[in-house]
Amino acid sequence: MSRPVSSEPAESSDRLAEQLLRLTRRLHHAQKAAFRPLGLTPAQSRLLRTVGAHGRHGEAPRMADLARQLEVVPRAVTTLVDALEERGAVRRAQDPDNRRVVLIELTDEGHAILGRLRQARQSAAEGILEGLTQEQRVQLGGLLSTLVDEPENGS
Amino acid sequence: MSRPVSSEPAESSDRLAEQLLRLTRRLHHAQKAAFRPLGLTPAQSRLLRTVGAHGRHGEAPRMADLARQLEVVPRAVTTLVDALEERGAVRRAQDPDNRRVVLIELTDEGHAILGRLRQARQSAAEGILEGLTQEQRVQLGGLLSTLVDEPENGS
DNA sequence: TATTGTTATACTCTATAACTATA
DNA sequence: TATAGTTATAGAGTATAACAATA
Repeated sequence: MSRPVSSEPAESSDRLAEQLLRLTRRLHHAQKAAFRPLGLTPAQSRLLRTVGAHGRHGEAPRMADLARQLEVVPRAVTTLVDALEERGAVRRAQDPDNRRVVLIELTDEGHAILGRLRQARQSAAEGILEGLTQEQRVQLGGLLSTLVDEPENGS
Repeated sequence: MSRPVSSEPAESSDRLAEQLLRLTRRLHHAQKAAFRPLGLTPAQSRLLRTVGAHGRHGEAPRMADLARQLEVVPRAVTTLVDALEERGAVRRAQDPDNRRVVLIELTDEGHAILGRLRQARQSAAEGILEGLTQEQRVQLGGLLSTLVDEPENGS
């Protein structure tokens, strides 16, 4: 019942899962080290980057927007924003149209951090991907995109 | 400095990192739900599976072996083995040749759990990979293998 | 002295549940 | 009632540091 040959789809999926886990654990290690000088944890950096992405489109995101985009519960965002606010990278602002809503705005400090953060993020990512050629990275990106990226329009 | 066009390698690596993180987070969710009926967490399941793999080669692994294979510090293995021992899946045994060494042996219960675990693992993995064709999975496995698998021999 | 695993401790990340304040 | 975010709490996962036992 435990055949040495294992070419069934299920078995290979399971192996893929282990490989994904390993790779992501290494990424986390690399990010932890790369972000420490900036005073940020990986999850905080991820949130800050998302806030920055919103900023480029002109609008400050709400807590709920961030939770949805990061695929975490709103409660998790509260903790991260608390930390980033204490770090001076973001500030909470009220939405004049709806007083329940909390908008997350990037501070000047946050903007400065984002610049340095980009390099740190990229060097951490490079660290774990250095075994792949450029072509292989594109291939990997395409496969992952199929799995995790949301379709463009939601009509 | 913030160009909309982003085809540099670094930028794409960073995107890959985010995609990996997302996928692994979803995997973790799926595994948590799939393993709960067995009374195991994802990390415990991963350890148990590694112990089982050793068993097929006839030898019980040491704590240090498991730490190395899982890419965690030995202290982390202690916690996981404690839980698996309480669950009745493994037992600690002494190495007669070296009294410092703790060998981890699979119990009968552990063996039974492993069988059910395999199905749970595979269905969790299937859940996050269902968007890929068989060919794409093989492709993905090859790319990940390049990144995380150790070379066969270490002469 | 070096190795093996542990006790002690702490932090990151994330979750569920109950609550407050709006709408 | 439904929504937005919070306080309160908990658990999983992993880490560092100091230590005991053994080699």
